[in-house]
Amino acid sequence: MTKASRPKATENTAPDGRASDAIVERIQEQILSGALLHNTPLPSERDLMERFSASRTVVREAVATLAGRGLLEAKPRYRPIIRKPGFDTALNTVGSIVQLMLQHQQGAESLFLSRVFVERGLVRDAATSATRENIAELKEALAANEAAIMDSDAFYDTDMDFHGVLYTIPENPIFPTLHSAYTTWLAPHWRRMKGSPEFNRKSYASHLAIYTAILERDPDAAEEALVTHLNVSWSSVGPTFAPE
Amino acid sequence: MTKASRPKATENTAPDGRASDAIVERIQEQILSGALLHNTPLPSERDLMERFSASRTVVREAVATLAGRGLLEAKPRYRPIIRKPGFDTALNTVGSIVQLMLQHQQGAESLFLSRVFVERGLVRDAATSATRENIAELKEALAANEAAIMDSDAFYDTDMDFHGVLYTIPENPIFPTLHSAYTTWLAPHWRRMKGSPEFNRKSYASHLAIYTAILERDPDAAEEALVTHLNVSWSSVGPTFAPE
DNA sequence: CGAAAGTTTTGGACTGACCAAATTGGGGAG
DNA sequence: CTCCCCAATTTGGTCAGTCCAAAACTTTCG
Repeated sequence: MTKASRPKATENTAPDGRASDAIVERIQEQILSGALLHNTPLPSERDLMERFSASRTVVREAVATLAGRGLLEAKPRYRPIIRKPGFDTALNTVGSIVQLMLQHQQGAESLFLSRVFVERGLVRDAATSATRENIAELKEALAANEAAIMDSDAFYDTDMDFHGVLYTIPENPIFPTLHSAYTTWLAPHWRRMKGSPEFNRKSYASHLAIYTAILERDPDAAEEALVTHLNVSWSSVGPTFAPE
Repeated sequence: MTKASRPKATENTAPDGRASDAIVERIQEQILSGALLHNTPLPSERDLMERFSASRTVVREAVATLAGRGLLEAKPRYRPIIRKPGFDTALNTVGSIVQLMLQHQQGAESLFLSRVFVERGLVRDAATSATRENIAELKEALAANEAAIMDSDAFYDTDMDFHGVLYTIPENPIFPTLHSAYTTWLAPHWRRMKGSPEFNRKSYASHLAIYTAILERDPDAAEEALVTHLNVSWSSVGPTFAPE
C-alpha cells in the first residue's frame, strides 16, 4: 500500500489531459517492454488502482482504451488478456469500422478493387523475382487447390491459401496481414454464395494460368490472368452487397 | 425510425453481454442513419442517460467505445463530435498502434516498402490509363513543386501533393486515404531531416522523370523512376528510426 | 485423485457527490 | 443597437462506496 507512491499535487508541468491516459501509457509501456507478458491476464482492476493510485473509474477507462487499441483482449466477464501489438492487431482495430462500410456496396467495391490493385502488383513481382521456394509453395498450394475441386468448402480454403502465398513473397509482414484482412472482411459475403465444381474448376484454371505466367517470368500475363480471375469472382460476389 | 426497441426493464434471463454495447449500437445506428448529424456535438451525458435509461457509467463507457471506433471525436473537456465513418476514420483508428510499430525496428521500413509497392502500381496505372485531367493535375503539381525548390518547407508540401495526385487517379477513395495515412505516419521522421535546395532539385528531377514517363505512356520507366526516387528519400530518412 | 460444493475474488453496473472547465445569458460599456 | 466581459449554469472528469452475479480459487468428499 503506502498510498504515497505518486504525489500528484507536486507536478503539473504539462496540461493534464485525461487521467486515464497516463495509466494507458504506463501500461502500454509495460506491455511493450515485456514487463507484462504477452497472453497473460492483466492484474485485477482493484490491483491496478492501487498500483497507479487512481480510482477504479479511471483504471477501468484506461483498460477500455487499451482494449480499443487492441493491446488487450477484453471478453465481457473475463480478465483482459495482454496482446503485444503487431500489424495484425492494427488491422483488427479497424475491423468494426470497415465492417460498417462494407454494408454499402460502394465501400465493398472500393475494398475489392484495392485488393485487385495489390494482387496485381504481387503477381508482377512474383513473376519477376519469385524464388525457387516461392514457386515451390505456389505449386503446392495449386496442387491442394486442384485436389479440392469437388469439395467447395475445402476449395475456398485452398483458394485463399493460394492467394495467400502471393502475399508472402515480398517478405514484408504487412502483406500477410493485409491478406488475412481482405479474406476475413470479405469472407462472409464470399462464403454465402459459392459452389459448383464447375465454378471451382474454372477458378483452378485461373490459378494455374497465374502460376504458369509466374513460372515463365511473364509479369504482364500473370497480371492479366489475375485480373480476369478476380473479376469473375467479383461478378458473382459483388451483387450480394447492399444496393445503396 | 419506428424501431422503438425495448426499454430494457429489469431482466436477467438473457445472457446480456456488456450493457454499453447496446447503447453503442443504438448510437451508431443513429449516426449512420443521420439521426445524429455529422459534425454536431453529441447530447450531454446526462441527457443520454435519460434517453437510454442507463447510468452515467454505462453511457460514458459507450461514448468511449464509440470514440475508440472513430465515430466520435472526443477532445478531453469538450463535447464529443459526431463523425460519420469513412475510410479516413478507419485509418485514424489504427494510428496509435501504427505509431508504436514505427518507433521500433523494421516496422517503419515495412511500412515504407509497402508504400513503394503501392506507388509502383500507381505510376504504372497512371502511365497506362491516366486521363488528360490527371495529367494536367500532375503537371500543375509538378510546377508547384519546381517553384518551391528554394523553400524546403513548401517543397515538402508540394512533394506530398505530387505523390498525392497519383493516389487520386484510380478514383478509389481508399487510395487518397492511404496517401494521407502514409504521409501523416511518416511525416514526423520525414520532416526532421530535409533541406537543401540541392536535395530538392534532385527530388524535383525525379518527379519530372516520373511525369515524363507517364506522359510517354511508359509504365516500366515510370516505375523505375519512382523506385529510385523513393529509395533516395528513404536512404536519408530511414536511419532516423530507432535501430532495433 | 478427481469431482462437487463452498468461499473469495473480480468485473459490471449504479448512485451520489465534487470540482474545474466549458457554455450560456445578461447586462453594461461603447 | 452591437459587442464584449463577467456571473450563473451546465457539463465532463474523477472519486468513493455499494451491490450483484459470474469467475476463480479452496476445500471437502466420494
